[in-house]
Amino acid sequence: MACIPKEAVCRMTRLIGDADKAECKVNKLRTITGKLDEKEIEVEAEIFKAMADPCRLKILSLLREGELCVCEIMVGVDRPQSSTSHHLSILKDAGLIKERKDGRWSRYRLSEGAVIDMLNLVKLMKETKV
Amino acid sequence: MACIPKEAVCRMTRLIGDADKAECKVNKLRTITGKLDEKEIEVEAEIFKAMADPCRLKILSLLREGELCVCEIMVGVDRPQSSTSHHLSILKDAGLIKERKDGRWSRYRLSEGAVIDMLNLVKLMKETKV
DNA sequence: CATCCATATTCAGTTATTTCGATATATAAG
DNA sequence: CTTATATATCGAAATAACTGAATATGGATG
Repeated sequence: MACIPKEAVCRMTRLIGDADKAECKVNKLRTITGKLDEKEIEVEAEIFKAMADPCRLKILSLLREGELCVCEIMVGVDRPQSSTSHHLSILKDAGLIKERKDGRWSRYRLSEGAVIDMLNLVKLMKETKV
Repeated sequence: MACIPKEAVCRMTRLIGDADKAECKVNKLRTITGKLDEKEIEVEAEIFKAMADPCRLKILSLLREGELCVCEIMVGVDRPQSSTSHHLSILKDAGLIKERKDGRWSRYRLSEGAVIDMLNLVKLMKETKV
């Protein structure tokens, strides 16, 4: 775990009043984040990042209807081919969609698993947002 | 709905063979994305964007333990005050956390609702990612 | 009202992302 | 082997996001 800077303990002491309790509090906070694996958090951030773009959300909506090739998707989202292809590779790298090569076509579909749950959840969050 | 460019129909015709079927297919694809409200998609993207940063994911993990003030959070994530404050405002704007002013302190907590579900879901997706 | 302190905001520098045209790759067909 | 087509990749410009120091704000306290 990273070392705990004196300044943090100092600040926490002002806040709490008691130096021992302050150090204890700092330790507790650092324990929570210390337990988190940096690599795993990066992967989670990558998944959210992949979904954090309007064009990519539209692509995911299209794919809810079933498997589509790139040129169908580019027509669906009304973007040029290179741009569409780029977004698809981001979604694929994040594990949200799967590719199937079929002659000169690349056909994409949603990954099995929680992608759809995720899309439904965010709709819910959007609606309950104050 | 946006007009359907001839080029798209043309491309689809090459793909399908039949011009009428092609136009029908283009229409179908455009209908899916056409039904999506641009503003709503932006909001969904904003929510995902707020979660798409390692530091903010750590903050959300900290807040799972309960309400914390900014200086506790900055100690927890080991970031300077301005940076921590900035991340908190992004999370707040996206509706993921709530603020409670308490004298000179600002105390933050997770919003009620689907935030925790979302964090659990992404862990699941990470694990099933090939 | 002067001071202290927690937090927010501003600013400038850096880095990451998005976009789209141009080019490359690869498969199919003639 | 040449041509056409579907997709991927490259490159450069524009935009957006992150970072941390400095400054501003605003409540609490003397």
